[in-house]
Amino acid sequence: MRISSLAERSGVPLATVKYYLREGLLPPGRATSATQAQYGEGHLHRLALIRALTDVVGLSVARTRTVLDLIDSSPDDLFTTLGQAVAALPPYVEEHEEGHPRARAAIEALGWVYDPHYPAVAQLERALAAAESVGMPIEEQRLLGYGEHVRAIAQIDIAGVPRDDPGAAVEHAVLGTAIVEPVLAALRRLAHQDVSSVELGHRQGPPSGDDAGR
Amino acid sequence: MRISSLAERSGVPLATVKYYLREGLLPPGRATSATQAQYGEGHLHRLALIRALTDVVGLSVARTRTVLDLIDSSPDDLFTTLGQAVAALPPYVEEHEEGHPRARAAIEALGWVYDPHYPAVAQLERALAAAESVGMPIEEQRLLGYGEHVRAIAQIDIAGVPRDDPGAAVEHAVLGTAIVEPVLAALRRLAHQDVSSVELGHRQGPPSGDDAGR
DNA sequence: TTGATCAGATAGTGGTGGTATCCAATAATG
DNA sequence: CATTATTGGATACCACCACTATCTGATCAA
Repeated sequence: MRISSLAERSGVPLATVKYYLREGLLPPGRATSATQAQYGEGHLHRLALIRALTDVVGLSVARTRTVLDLIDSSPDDLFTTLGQAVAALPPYVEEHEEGHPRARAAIEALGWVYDPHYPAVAQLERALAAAESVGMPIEEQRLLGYGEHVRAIAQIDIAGVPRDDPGAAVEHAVLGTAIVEPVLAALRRLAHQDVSSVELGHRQGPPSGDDAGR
Repeated sequence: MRISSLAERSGVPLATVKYYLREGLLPPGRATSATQAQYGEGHLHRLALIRALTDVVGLSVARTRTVLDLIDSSPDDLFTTLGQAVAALPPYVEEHEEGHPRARAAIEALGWVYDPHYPAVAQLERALAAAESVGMPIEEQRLLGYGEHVRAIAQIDIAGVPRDDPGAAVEHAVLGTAIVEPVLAALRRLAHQDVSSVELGHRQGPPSGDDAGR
């Protein structure tokens, strides 16, 4: 298909498709002449991926490119690649490295195996420090509770990773981290509603305007 | 304290403090003369809050302002206020939306009480649609698993909300949603490492530089 | 042949998150 | 009391980002 069909079928404006080509997010089509190129289903999928990463996950074009590059590269080491992908995902954190005291204490309290250089350690440190600075420190008790359930969620994630094909594993792992995060965030917000309606006995039935009461 | 001390103690550049004042994120100090104003500890706390919301949560200045306004307003209805706050948090979603078929099916499968107009429903719809469009649909089985553990997390959250003071409850709920999310995201990424090191037998012990072989 | 479409290059746009400069009024200092 | 420094506030400016629009000459479809 030609670039105009690609734009039309993907719902992305033509000028933007060209922009993604320029920026290297979208690989060039197979040129059939000096002013013509063919694009395939792969390009369509790639555009969906780009839009999901930019619009839903909220990545910048530059970070989207690094994530896509990681997906494209055949990995020598899945864990290294995954670490790099995680570092490209928000919340962004500088490399400055200190002790990460809060994060290390937390992970050790949880008893998890971890690599202190993994970017998620710095992300955790930053998030815990932010919570503290705002007057809402996360106490160990609460953290242990979170950890237990988050680990269960991680087990579900891992169970879905294809074991045999390493290329597919990287893509799955990266997307699983990036794309599932908003799902979990939305679910948590909905769960707040459900839990409080049940636990606080606070009426919060279906549609407002409706007679939704208990 | 005067504005220069405020800037110094908070670590925020003076020009930026003035910018936040202009944008209405930071309330003006108590003017003692035409060219002098006093700022207090409250302003210091507010600056920390602004930086956490912009830098860690990644909100724009405009959205930070709406969140802060919600925290400041004494709420007629906690749930309405919380809904508005959630709408100001990423992932952002347009209001046009109709059936939310994926989201409604999901929440009904989970058996949760929900209000279909709650913004998190649209957020969930969008996140599920994005996952699908990228070739990684979240099947019901997996969703039920996520839901179970996310609900447990939500129970921990709700348990920490102050019951008596409604003003504090709004602030706690908003911050709890916004600030805790990065904590959970980082924990999940770390849990991936732990789970895979245990389940896949993939050794991922502490420092790299170590003999990190098989 | 002729008009439409194409790929690719270049330039322009609107919004955002600051930063820098200027000013007159006031505070601090000798 | 005179001089110098600093302040709050207003305005102007800036760099970056994600697009978007325009142009050009080649090539395709009729």
